[in-house]
Amino acid sequence: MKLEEAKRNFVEAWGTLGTNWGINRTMAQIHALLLVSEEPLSTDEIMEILDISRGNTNMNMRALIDWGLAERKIKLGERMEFFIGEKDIWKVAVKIISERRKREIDPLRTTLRDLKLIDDKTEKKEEYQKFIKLLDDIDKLAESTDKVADKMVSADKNWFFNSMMKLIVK
Amino acid sequence: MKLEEAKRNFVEAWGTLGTNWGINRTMAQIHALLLVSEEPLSTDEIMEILDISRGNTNMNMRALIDWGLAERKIKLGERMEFFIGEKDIWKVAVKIISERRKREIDPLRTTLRDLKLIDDKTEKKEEYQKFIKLLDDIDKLAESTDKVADKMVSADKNWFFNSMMKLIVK
DNA sequence: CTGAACTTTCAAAATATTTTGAAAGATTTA
DNA sequence: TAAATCTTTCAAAATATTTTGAAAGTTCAG
Repeated sequence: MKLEEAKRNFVEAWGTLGTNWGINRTMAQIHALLLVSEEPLSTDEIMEILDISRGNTNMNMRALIDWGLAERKIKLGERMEFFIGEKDIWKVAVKIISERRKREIDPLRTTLRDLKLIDDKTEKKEEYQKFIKLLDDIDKLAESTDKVADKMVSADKNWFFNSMMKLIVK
Repeated sequence: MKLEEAKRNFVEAWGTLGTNWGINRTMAQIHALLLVSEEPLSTDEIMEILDISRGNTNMNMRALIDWGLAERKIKLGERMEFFIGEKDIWKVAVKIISERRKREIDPLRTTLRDLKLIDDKTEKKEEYQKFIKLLDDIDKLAESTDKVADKMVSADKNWFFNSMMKLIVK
């Protein structure tokens, strides 16, 4: 396998994987392409390489920028915009985790809190308590996840790998 | 809000959330319904409550069993099958994590390994090394995730919450 | 200004996923 | 063994998501 071929395969594989992570195929492929590109790429280059339309490229490029996984790069003297991907894979992971937290954990916890506002506390006491326990248990897990995500954002790669090492070895 | 209403809302909320976790809406709703049901439920009851077809119920019920999130329960003297959900939310989380690991991390790591089999090591030396570094970095993250998932499966709830606490507080 | 170069939007088309429901398959009872 | 009861399958229909591409919008050099 040649380097170029391996890169192409990587773009495809990343596209497939993205689907499992709330990132659509094209968005993941553009991201992968930027990851393996030495130079910033223009919209036209991305369209050409991935064989997708201008609209599709534009929408997914904006989504990537919105997620903090890519940014615009203006080249002096060039009218066109170029894009570069976040190359540090640790930062990529942190960005994806933060974004998902924002979109999933926060709304989940809000919903759980609302559900606890049950007013027939006196009826079906046992059933009521079991339900509240379920909500609390889910919230506890969500809280842990949330806090770890929070810590990841402020801490760094080494902190993470050291912590994981301790966690696993013990 | 009454208890029954809160439970209905929970089923809906869980359904929405599931979508983000590779679990389709119906599958997540059936799961939520089983979570809040004191008694085992039959296919007909699930169909009735969630207002879905028999085929849909059957397929998603099997998926839940496959994921280890529900099991069949035979009632003596009853012809019909009943289903119960895994009530321990910690175990639910562990099951989902294990399942996703099996479906995502393992294949990812295999792909990464294959991609490293590039034979033009001599050409474009720097570009080659950067690409290999990217693959290695992704693999390192995947490995950590994998090991933690592994540990979660064999360890228990308390271990998890204690570890998380230490991670966060420090 | 004006027009060329580029970016953004969005309705319609293409594609992918989920759901239905009727038919076929099992299993148990009489 | 036949009928009744329940489970499973799967092609077709319904829904949901993604992609296209042409038109509208924006920016900027001349």
